[in-house]
Amino acid sequence: MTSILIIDDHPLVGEGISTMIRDVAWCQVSGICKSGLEALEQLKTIYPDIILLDISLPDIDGLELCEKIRLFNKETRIIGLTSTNEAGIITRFLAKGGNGYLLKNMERSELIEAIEEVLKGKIFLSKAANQKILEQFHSVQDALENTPVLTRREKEILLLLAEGLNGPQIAERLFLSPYTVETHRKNLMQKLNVNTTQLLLKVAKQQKLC
Amino acid sequence: MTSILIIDDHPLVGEGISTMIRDVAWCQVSGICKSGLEALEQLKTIYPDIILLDISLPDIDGLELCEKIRLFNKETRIIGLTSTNEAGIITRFLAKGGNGYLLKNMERSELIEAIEEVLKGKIFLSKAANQKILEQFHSVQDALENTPVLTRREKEILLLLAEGLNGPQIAERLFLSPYTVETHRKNLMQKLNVNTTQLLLKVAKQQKLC
DNA sequence: AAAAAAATACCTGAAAGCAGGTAGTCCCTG
DNA sequence: CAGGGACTACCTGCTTTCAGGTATTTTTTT
Repeated sequence: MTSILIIDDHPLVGEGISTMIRDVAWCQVSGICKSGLEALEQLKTIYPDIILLDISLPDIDGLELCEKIRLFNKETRIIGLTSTNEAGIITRFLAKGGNGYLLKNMERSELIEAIEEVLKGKIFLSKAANQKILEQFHSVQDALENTPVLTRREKEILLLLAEGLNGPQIAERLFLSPYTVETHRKNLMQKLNVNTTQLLLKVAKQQKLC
Repeated sequence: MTSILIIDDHPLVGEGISTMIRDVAWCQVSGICKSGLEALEQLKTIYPDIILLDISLPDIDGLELCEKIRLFNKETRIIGLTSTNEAGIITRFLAKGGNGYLLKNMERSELIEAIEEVLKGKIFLSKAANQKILEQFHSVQDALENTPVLTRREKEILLLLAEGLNGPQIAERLFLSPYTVETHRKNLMQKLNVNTTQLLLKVAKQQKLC
């Protein structure tokens, strides 16, 4: 019997998945956690065969949680769940030890297939996710090589930019020279390989850097 | 017997809601539609007591769909569903004839309560949505008075701005003079009451205008 | 202790954005 | 058919951003 742990703060999703696999004789939902912390607590005592993990939890980032689980549990297959479909996230999730990736608009059949495949040791990507990766294959280096490492200050400034502040305003807020802010922004733009602040913010959001 | 129609493209949500109300003797799910068009088609022949409507459908905007349904059906209670929680959307949804508003992270009890309340003719707002409205009460005029009515061209330009294009690039794309694009942007900024393009995009996203 | 990385600051010239106008054309509705 | 809204286009003056540097001081890492 295959046991499944669901980690998702939406009761709806928990119910939905439970229902989808209710008629599958060889597996059962062994638990539903509504937060990352709850999941980490539970996983001290139980060892599910499969974890269905919502990437966007309220308390912990899904990528981080996946990494943490892998610290003490190498066996369980972890399948990521999200509503959006970003190649950057997918590749990073797999890099953190994920075994598969499903979009929340999946069909029942896709869920079952995903479970079967990861149990066999394969990586399962939902059709849509797969396509996205192929589409963006030319920019996979952006998602992996680049993995743009931002410094503390850069993240800080990126955040303020995302809030809608402009250079001089940020300078005032952080007690810096406008020139300095400019320099940081230039470095950010270079790291993310864009040439306007707006694209910077767009790409940053896509890659969940802010 | 209360009949419920679910309009949501996520099978997961359909399954979840069905399960949540399976044990409620006095109501039943009479159908699940995965697109706005499918729903409009179905609603020619059936008259559910309640519609649970996902605000973010793939084909039609939820607000628009609600409005369209109200053109020929004044009786059915329509409850909006979203994952995000934006006061602007909520008030506009109610203005279009919606009877209530639920977040997708609702509990089963909240769903049942919502159905009961709207059947009594009341407006039901999920707790979280309610709080959001109270929090943002000082800016309700932004959400109602403003209800910024954008023209076709303005929406078009807003979209391109959101894609990261700048003025001249948009001008080239749309075969317009850069001056014209500037004018439209200025009007957009005035309508949304901001003074930089970045804030324009931020506010527009908040209010789901793009 | 030396090297590398990060943070700070400055400069110039070109490009784009912003604030404040004006004004003609087209199209729809009363 | 008059008026209003939408769309188009232009102008000036000012601010900000962008691209291309250089350079000093901290901090961190080796």
